[in-house]
Amino acid sequence: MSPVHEHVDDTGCTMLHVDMDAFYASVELIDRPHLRGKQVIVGGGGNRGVVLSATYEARALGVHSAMPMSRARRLAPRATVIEPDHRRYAEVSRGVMEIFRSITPAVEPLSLDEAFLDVSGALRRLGPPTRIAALIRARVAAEQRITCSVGVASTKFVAKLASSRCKPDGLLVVPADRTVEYLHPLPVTALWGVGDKTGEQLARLGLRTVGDIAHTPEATLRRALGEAVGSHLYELSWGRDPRRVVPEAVEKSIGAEETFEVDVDDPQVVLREVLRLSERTAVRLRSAGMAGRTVVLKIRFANFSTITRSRTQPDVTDVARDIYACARSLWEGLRLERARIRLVGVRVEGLVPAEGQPRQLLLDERPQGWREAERAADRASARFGRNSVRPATLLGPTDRQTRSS
DNA sequence: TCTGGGGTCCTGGTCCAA
DNA sequence: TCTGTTGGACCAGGACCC
Repeated sequence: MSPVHEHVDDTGCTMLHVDMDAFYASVELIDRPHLRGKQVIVGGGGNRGVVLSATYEARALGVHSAMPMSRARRLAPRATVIEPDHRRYAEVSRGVMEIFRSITPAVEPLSLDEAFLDVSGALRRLGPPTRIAALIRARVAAEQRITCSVGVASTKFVAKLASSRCKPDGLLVVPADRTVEYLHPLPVTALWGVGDKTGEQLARLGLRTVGDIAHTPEATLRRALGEAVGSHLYELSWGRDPRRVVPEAVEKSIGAEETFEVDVDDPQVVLREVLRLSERTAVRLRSAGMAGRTVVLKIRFANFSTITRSRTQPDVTDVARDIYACARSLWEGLRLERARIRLVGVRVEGLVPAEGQPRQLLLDERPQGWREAERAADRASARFGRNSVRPATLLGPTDRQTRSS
């Protein structure tokens, strides 16, 4: 099936998946046109970063996202390396999503750089799905100066698969009545939800293609992979995916985590980071208007093994002081004596809208308490910049000098 | 080679109450 | 009163996605 389809039957193919090509790298090239056609890698600095995005010229040398930067630099020693600028990516993403929403209100963003669109309500106004897909590609290129690839199909999963297989700058329609024919020769890793581990398990069962999965009894798949995954993959292998576009997805958790530049074994350093991450999480909860009951502490050790500890509290919170107190207590419960720690994370789950939630005041808590203090800090940060208000324990020596002088 | 940070979902275990 | 069952809440870990 060729990636260009001028005269295919797109009847019933109202699901579009739009995916920006090498999004972060492409955004960087908007402001640096002299780098077009060159090897460019966007990735975290420090000695422990990974590749976030790379131009196709760098990808040709084997560089791909999530690859350690050290390895990427070895593969592409002449590549230009750029520190990520998430605000800029969010800005371009907003522009792209606005284009999508001008086509149809049924837009479900999956991340900054991709979204599902159900265009069934736009057919009469804009024409068949293929024409709408072409219109989107033209508008994104003209208005945002980046390219995207669009998959057109009858289900979410097949549309997503199609967009991934016509990159970069492509358009692929998988006609509804040719879905199975299209899917079955593909490798099992093409299925949404099959990563390294599941791929290995399937290989042990002798299953290499989507067709192999389709012709395996569903009960066998469920026994081998678990009820949910087994059924899910079986259904996908026959092109069945009933999921609709959900425009307003509600967040289920908000958190922050940080990898240390070098592994840390000093509990005071770890707790300081836990405090900083609690602050970050609380700020983001408040800006989302959410509060949560369950606090999760995540620890990754030097050998990359990871543990989590969580506690569900009687009341919801969006206050850094509460989150930190809970995370600190979870940390103390671990009794880690000089363990070498690579990463810590703090996350709040069980989210509900913050307003209108009854809160039980603690015995020593005044009605106008920490929540109001932290909200005031939010307002100061909005006015004077991030970090203009921070707990004293998070101030470095230079901060203290600057602020006391 | 040496693995970020933001998430979601699933599974299996434990505890508790009906 | 004791025992077994069931189901929900919670917890921890793993796999996966971008």
